[in-house]
Amino acid sequence: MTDQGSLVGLRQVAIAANVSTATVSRAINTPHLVSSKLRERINEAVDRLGWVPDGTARALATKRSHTIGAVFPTLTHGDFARATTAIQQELQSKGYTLLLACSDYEIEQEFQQIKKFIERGVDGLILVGEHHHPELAKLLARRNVPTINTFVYSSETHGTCIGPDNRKLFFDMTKYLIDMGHEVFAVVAQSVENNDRAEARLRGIQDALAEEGIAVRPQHFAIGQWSISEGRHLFRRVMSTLPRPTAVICGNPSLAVGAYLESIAMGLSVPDDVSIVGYDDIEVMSHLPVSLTTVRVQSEQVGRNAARYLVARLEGEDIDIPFQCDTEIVIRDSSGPPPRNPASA
Amino acid sequence: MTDQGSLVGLRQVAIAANVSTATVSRAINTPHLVSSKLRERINEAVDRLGWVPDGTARALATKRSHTIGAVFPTLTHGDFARATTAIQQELQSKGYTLLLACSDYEIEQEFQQIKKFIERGVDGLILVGEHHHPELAKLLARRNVPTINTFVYSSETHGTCIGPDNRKLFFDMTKYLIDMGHEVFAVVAQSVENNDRAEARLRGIQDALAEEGIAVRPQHFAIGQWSISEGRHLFRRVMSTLPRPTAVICGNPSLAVGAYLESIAMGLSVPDDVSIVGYDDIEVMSHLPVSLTTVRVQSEQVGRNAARYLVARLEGEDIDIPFQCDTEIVIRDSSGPPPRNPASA
DNA sequence: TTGTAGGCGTTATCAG
DNA sequence: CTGATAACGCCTACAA
Repeated sequence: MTDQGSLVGLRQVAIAANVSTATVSRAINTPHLVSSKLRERINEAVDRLGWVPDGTARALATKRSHTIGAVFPTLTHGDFARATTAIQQELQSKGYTLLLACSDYEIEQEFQQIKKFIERGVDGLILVGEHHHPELAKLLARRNVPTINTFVYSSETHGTCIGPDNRKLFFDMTKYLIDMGHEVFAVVAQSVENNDRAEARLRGIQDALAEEGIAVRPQHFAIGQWSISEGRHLFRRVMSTLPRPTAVICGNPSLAVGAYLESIAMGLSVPDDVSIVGYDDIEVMSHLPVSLTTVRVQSEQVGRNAARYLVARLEGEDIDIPFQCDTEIVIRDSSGPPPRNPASA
Repeated sequence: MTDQGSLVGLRQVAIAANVSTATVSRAINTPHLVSSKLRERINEAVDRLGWVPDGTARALATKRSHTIGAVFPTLTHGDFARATTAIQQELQSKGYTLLLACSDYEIEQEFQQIKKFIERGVDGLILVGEHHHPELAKLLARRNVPTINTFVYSSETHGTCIGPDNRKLFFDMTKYLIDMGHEVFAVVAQSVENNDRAEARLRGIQDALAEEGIAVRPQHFAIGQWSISEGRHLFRRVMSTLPRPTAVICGNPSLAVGAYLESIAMGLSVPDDVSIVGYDDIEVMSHLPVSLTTVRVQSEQVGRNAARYLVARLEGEDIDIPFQCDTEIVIRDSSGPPPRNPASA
């Protein structure tokens, strides 16, 4: 009924302003190429008719969708949520729109999402990690879609990735604990399946330990889900083994908070009985009765720079952004020297 | 150099399979209308050439982008992050893609984002709250874009909104505290500016109190940011006034956690000295030394059903989804009767 | 069941 | 500076 066959389009505007469609198009996209007289008349017609340009038609004609796709493992983890926000803001300010999908840490799902995004005509892609579907490189090359891997950094792949040096991060953290005298380490972390970042961090711990000729004992190595309750569970488990660890390194903030809360439940004193350190500085960590030592990663920076880089490449600009992001070991109250007389029978 | 002038498109596939472009199109979109012989030949050609259909062209021709836009105030709050994930999953499974933007609780920004989305040709829109830009209704009507408002529910606007009944939620929670004997209430909440959900919750508190002929005293009414540190700050402030509140109702999980942590710092005993209740059940709440009483909102359900509803409408299906989402007052250890001899001079 | 041809709303090329 | 006109890649009556 009310469905008028011809919604207002470029043509209607042209007619209303008594100019050609080409001129309207120019008035919108390259105003400086249109006389001010016509420009005015056209603008007037545009908002009198309430014309909204059709992005799909424009995309078809220009072969640019002004759209960037991002595929994250999940959105419920603070770091990815922060990065997503930053990406969105940055893109927004440059006139781009964000397409978002989650892979659930599944490489196949990630690949499917990416394919969908390419169908949708994204101009660029933001992914997480360097480990992707084997077919991906081929696909990206053929369609020539600029892509950047986030939350990873290694000098070899400089320029196609942006993030912290995960290995070094935990290498340094471990070193810090070693320097304080710790010798018996436990690790409470999430699965490294399809997660090269977590895997790199684990390697960092092991490398640092190896330099001292020590290693994490099997009974001190606990892998599980990403959650506080899992952190409690795993902390209790590793603390119930001998020799009892004097330092527990947690692979994510939920596990760290869980470990700390369980230490309270177990009647342990942190850091006197055991040191606990985590990864990613979420707000609660600094407010707990014993504040938690952790690693701070500038997720917003990662997201913002990833977006900036992509847009710059697309616009043919040549900006210089740092690909390695700022990180910091935030030393708080949950870490200290090992107990004098450890209960390491 | 390698930039072949003609990327593989529908036409090249047609040639390769020695059929018309129409047939290829049909083989993809309505396979049952194509003889199996040709279908096979075409499929073979498709993946031999590695053809990826061009979504923008398709969108232009069909006037359907299979794209849904969502504008959230922020992504860093757990409830929205969870809803976003659910939306994305639901859309994905139905062959739709999610466009995401954040409004930062700014109504004007929300409007701009929505306009961009409409330019991009979204088939539908998911928003938060019922309070939007005055021009929005007109715009949506003209372009005929189905829209659903999330995280709100009221019987009057049934069908265009989906979420919890925010007012009732806090009405009930307050009632629960009243029934336990509390008379002096403090409220620690975020700003209600451009946030009709928070505003409704506040109204719920006030309505419940009004039934008892009481009200929140000005000095017990603390409005601030969404953060743990703000929660600590505001909690200390309201607890330093007379008469001292025996119950503190917090407007979001960060404020609640902050309030609780500050109670520890102040040497108060919860719930013996003061009851603390929050909104939205985030994991840490149930793991703190004193677990927090709060309201649980099924954000995933909100997101999933919003997406489902929109897709169903677009596909002309007629599904029946609940628009009011499940909620629950989770009573834990942080709430109890008021102290016998309150320090209310 | 398959092919032909025109159109979706813009942009871009090329004359004027 | 402005105006025709041909793409852009796919879909869809309509005809065969």
